[in-house]
Amino acid sequence: MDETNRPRRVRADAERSTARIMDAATTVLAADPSASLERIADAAGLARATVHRRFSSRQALLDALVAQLNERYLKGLAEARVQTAPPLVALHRLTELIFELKVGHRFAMELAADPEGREPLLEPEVVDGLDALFTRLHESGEIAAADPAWCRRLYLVLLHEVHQLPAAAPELAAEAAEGVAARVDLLVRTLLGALGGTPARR
Amino acid sequence: MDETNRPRRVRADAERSTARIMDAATTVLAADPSASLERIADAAGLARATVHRRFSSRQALLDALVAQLNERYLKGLAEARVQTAPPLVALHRLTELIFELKVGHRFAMELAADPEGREPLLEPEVVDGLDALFTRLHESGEIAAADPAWCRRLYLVLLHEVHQLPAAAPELAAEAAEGVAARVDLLVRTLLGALGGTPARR
DNA sequence: AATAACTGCAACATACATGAATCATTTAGG
DNA sequence: CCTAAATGATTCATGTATGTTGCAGTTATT
Repeated sequence: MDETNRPRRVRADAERSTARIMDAATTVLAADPSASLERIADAAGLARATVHRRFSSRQALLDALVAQLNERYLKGLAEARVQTAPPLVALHRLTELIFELKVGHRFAMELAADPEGREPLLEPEVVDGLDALFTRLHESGEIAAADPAWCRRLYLVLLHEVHQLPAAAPELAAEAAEGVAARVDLLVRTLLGALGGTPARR
Repeated sequence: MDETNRPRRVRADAERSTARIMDAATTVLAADPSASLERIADAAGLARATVHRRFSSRQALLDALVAQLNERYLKGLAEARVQTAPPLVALHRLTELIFELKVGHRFAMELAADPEGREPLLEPEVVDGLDALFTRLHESGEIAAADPAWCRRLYLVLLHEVHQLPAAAPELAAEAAEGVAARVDLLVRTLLGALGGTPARR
């Protein structure tokens, strides 16, 4: 936030490497949560040593990924106007933003935390934002479920499932929209149905 | 199947150990899919060497767990009369049976397969049984979703989520039933809603 | 009671992931 | 163009998981 005008400090090169490593890690760890740093380095097209230079330890890399995830969720929550927009609209927008960011949910949700450390690893602010959204959905009668925690879990799970759905899946083809929009529609419809919302439908 | 009358062959002792190892593995691996064999052995109250005597390799243990999982699903499908009973009744029964068996879904669903080997690791017979159930649910108008694969994924995910739900969760307390029955009711209601079923219920 | 199987304990070998360090080479930026 | 930073390649150290083996003691089965 304050090193923008210190030319001889962090080379643009390095930042690109960092980004490439994190991207590769997101992809590789999503497929295999116990993948070695070497495989991540390969996927990033870099040497393993470089990974260690950018991230002092494996845990540091995981922490960075979690931080990035939280950042993106937080940004999505803000842009979707979760607190002020009509809750259904906010849900749509939030979902769309998250999909477009290609967030690698799964790995982070389960792995980065210590084996013992229960509870996700979403920052309290993110959790609060999501809870606010579901509380508003409940109060406006869009869903019957009153427990924000249950809604949250279901939402995150559905994000993962719909994200993983192959583009050719029948369920997506049945949607009126296409591409990301089809996934968003499917997710919202499924979520509302699961939480006891109105059948709605076309 | 043919060694029942060969007294000096497999001691009853050993079979108990095998069962204890598999039980412990199910528990431990559910909490941490990359847990070492030593931790599993400890949880089973046995020495690590014993684990190696019963299972020639870690992979062999995982395979055995997967086989056991498939066995139990298959048994559940048969007992629930998935092919003949009214589909809603079959769904209830199947869900109840699976919950009571305390199946450790998650570990198996994701871990035991090779990092590359996509697709779950349910036997085709199990998949067929589940698909038949969902097809019948669709044909009888209970659900709107027509894609059995999508139904299956949602069902398995919900099994996991509802299974993990703490007993004190508000969502469970809101159910009319109690204990396992409450979980079954919640799961069925949520699943039907998610798949576009009738709102039913109050 | 005798035999064979099972177990715990310990030592050992192997493989792999992690992390630090060095050095030569390339590359970004003033 | 010149300097400092970044990278790749290599080596080394360490820790841990895996798998094997031998032996002594225990337990099941006949």
